[in-house]
Amino acid sequence: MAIQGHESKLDSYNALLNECVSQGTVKEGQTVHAHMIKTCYFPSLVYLSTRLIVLYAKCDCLDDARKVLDEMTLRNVVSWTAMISVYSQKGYASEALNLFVQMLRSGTEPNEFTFATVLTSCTCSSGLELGRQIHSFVLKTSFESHMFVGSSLLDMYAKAGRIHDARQVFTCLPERDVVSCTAIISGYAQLGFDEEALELFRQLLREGMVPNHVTYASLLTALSGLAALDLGRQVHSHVLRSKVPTFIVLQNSLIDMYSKCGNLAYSRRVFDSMTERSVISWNAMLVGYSKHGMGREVVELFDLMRKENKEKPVSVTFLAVLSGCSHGGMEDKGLEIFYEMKKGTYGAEPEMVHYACVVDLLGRASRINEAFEFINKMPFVPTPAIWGSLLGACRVHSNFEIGEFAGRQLLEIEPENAGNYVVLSNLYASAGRWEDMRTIRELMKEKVVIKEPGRSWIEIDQILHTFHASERSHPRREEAKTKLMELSTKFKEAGYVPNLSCVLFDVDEEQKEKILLNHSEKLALAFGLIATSEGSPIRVIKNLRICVDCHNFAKIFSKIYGREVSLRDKTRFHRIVGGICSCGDYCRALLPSSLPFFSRALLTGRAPAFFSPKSRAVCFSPEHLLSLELLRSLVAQSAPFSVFEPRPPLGLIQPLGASLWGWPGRPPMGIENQPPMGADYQPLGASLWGWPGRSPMGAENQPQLG
DNA sequence: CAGGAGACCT
Repeated sequence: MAIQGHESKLDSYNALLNECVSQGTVKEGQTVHAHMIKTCYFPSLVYLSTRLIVLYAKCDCLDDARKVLDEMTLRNVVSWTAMISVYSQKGYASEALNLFVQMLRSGTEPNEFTFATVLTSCTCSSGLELGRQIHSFVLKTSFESHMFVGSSLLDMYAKAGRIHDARQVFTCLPERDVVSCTAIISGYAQLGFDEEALELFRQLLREGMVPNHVTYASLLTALSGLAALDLGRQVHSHVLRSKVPTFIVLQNSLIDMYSKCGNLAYSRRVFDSMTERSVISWNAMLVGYSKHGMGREVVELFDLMRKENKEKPVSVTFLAVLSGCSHGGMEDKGLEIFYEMKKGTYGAEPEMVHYACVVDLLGRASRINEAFEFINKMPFVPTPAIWGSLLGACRVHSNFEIGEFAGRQLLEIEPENAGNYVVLSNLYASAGRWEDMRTIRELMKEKVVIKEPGRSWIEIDQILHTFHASERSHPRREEAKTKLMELSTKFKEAGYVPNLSCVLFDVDEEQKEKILLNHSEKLALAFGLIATSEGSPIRVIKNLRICVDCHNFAKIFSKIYGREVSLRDKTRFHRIVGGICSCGDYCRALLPSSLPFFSRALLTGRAPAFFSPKSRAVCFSPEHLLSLELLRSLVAQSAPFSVFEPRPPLGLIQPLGASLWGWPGRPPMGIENQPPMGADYQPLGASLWGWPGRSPMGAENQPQLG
């Protein structure tokens, strides 16, 4: 009788706790907890205690949850794993890892649940090393083919930039589901391998993957990177017509996709149609306006956000607002918001990035001395971005003294960035200090590492045409080049003067001009002119920042041919109409816009290599296979790098033909929500699936692991 | 009783 009563009491506790967990009520949970303390010796009852841990975690009482674990007289894998999971989910990575170690020391063997959980905490700075150790451990326990463990593992590698290791784990999985497929697709997308992400999505779809809203969100990330509007609309259509419920995450990525494809009207439509919004929805919309240089809209939307008062602005919100004010000519408003922030009006402290925005804002407004003072009074050590911003402003507004100071700071802390040398040497040249200019150029040859080759693309009739300074693969490249020569002559007559200071190399002027004309966005523009009908707008996407010379070129182009030019570069949109650009001509970076693939070889006489900071990948050009030795030494020196085969030639990508879901380019919204397809809509769609006859994921393209 | 993927920003 007594025993039975005891058991039924435990059952009631269990039921009560379950109820509290599902309702998320701490108070009642605490009452149950207190009752348990009084009536039974529960710390030895593992599952009841574990329920308590979950309850407290759900109510954000992490310390209480931990206290329950610490006071347990008997613990098993489940209770340890529950607590580790609490820490990982709330973002306390080091606590999670410490607890994992503590668990091992206590002699408890981890199981597949533990591994799947703890690996999600290995994404911090020292995470890869730990993750590797855990991977070895996983191999010993032969959980590596477990789907959940495998997904965590591959995600861990992808987040550390080791996409090939991630791919290897994925390939070895005996079974796959949406989550593991999404993890690998999003791995590619997040590292900027957008075409690869797309190709993989398509391949997995053929193999029977049933995507869910997370998969589509990841796919949209890749499409945003490519500015593939038409495909983005296909995804939107598909989502609306299929039974995928509307998730905020997915709507947020739609807002972002439309804005990065140049179609803010659609972004706003999605934003307005949402019944519920998260901070990220607001951020995505604000960032969109900011990148398009629409300062007034940024401020208006920010005011609306504060009026609604549902979502608190966070760090990224202020980043968007401040840079929007800077790019959109609302300097005073930006400063006002920054100082309100400092006063604590919004409950968010300004961080380094916000200070950087203010420096940019002051520099843009020609308030150089003020910007310099601002930097000196900052509570942070200035970053390269801050000095770079100031140096750029000094170049534009010809302030030699402060510019030289900023430049010297930069060369010290960021010696591998070519742009710094170029801007500083230009500053010396404009002050007539030729000796200093030469010294800087010499210095550059020793230290510079070229980062990423430039490329530009333009979509015409659903075909994506890519131009690349050192690539010869586009079938109409010669035609485009001939047209470009013609434009150059014509524009010079109209007053265009090539800005030779945009060239890195120490060659004669004629050579410099040639190099400038080789910049990929000029080729894309020239091609746009011959391949589109008269008067239609031309949209070009560029993976780096546009240089001053190409910017001037595009302005004259728009004026002479009466074409609207929309150019998305690394940081923002330039909308050029009648020779006037929406950016207000503030090109503080006098960077060469398109560094040829082999420029490092030209500069240093050494093998060409670049690494992409985003993906931490080293890449080599196929024409220069002699670089293998250097490759090995680079890899040996720097553990966290992946080695890549170069991307396949992207000269011309064929259209999709029958599109993914069989409705090519159908309007993404139902008739009733259909925005007008009038003058504002120009398909930018890029049919990017695959390169003819070649899969980027083929075995021949897989690098050797280990 | 515990577990894997995701949107904004660098």
